[in-house]
Amino acid sequence: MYSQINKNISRYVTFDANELEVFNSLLEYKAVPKKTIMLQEDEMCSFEAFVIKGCVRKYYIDANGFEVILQFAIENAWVSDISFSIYEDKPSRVYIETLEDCEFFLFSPETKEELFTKAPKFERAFRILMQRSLAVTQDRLFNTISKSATEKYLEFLEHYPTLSQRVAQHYIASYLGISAEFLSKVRTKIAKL
Amino acid sequence: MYSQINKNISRYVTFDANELEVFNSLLEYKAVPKKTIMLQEDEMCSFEAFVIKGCVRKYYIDANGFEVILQFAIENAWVSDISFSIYEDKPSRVYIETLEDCEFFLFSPETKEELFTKAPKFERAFRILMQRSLAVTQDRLFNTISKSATEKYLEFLEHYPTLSQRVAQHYIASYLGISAEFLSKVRTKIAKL
DNA sequence: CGCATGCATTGAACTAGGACAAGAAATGAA
DNA sequence: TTCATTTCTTGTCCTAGTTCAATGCATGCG
Repeated sequence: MYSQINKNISRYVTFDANELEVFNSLLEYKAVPKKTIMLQEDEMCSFEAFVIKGCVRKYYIDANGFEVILQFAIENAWVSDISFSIYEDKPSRVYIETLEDCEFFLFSPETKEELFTKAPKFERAFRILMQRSLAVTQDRLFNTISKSATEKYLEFLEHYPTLSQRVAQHYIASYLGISAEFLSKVRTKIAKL
Repeated sequence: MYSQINKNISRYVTFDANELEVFNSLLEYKAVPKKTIMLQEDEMCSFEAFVIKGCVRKYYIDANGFEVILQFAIENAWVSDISFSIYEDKPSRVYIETLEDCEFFLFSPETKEELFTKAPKFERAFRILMQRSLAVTQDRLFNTISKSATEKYLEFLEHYPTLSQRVAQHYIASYLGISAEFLSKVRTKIAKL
């Protein structure tokens, strides 16, 4: 049950059995059916979620009512609205929705603090996870600015080979920052090669 | 001399005099003249820099040789290539260049580790800084995808009021993900209102 | 089973922004 | 001060991607 998340958290920092036990004891398990909105704009994001199974999307809604998908999180990924923090008391701008039936391990801000108090080395592990997310997001920003729709789509397929089978195409379009219609045209053009 | 950086690092975590002294003793001061490239593609990024004074840009170069500016860092901001880490041995894809005469405090990976060993609470401060950067980058990604050139430029002016005076316009264009010529047209259109 | 809703495709008309080129203005070095 | 280099502006033409239908396809639900 805990091996997945323990492997994930131990990727850059080594923990002993005792530390992992503390870690596991603070996790809250939760199953959530597909198409459930776990976080809405203006709510406080009260969790940090590790995906054991399933797929979720995290998105903003822009001034014209359009959704922009910031992240797909599948097995072994973390999701939450990090712009929320207990340090700044701002409500969230993001939505988090399950796209499939999901299972999670959840941290609340409180249990996370408890973890850091009981086993400070986790501070380090989460710092490095944060750093990895930042690197990924910066790469994505670079791609969004500098690449054509076709290039972005091909790179998406390479990077997330299973995801194009699992989620609707208009979600992928929204993630790539192009219209659903144009993605369809890109795909037929690619298929003809 | 140290008050700026001490204020910055204490923003979300409180340190005692002793901890700050350890922190300060590990900082390396460095002045760098304008137009100096501090980091190039394929080099290892061996520093994390706090800007005491001046302005730098951090950018990628895309497949067609175009620069894409990821970040302007001015007084009290941090710059480095975080995709580099001592945990993954990958060379950098980014360039960091001073746009003005600059003064920095630098950490090398080694002194940063030394800091964490001597005063583990800094692990927390850097985790939160990382979290803030991620939130900013995600917002920027959202803007890049969902807003028009005009909207992005106006928001830039609001967000970085001094920067438009300090850096060349084609750099701002590159940051916004639009061509320098089009930014010029946007500006004349705005001026006519 | 049939129906309704959501999803993907295709086409036609449109537009935001890009590429290129040429000139004006500003900056800076000798 | 002059010349050179870089930066900014403006115009013309061009294209990648959008918007708005319309149509066919799935898929889930009573």
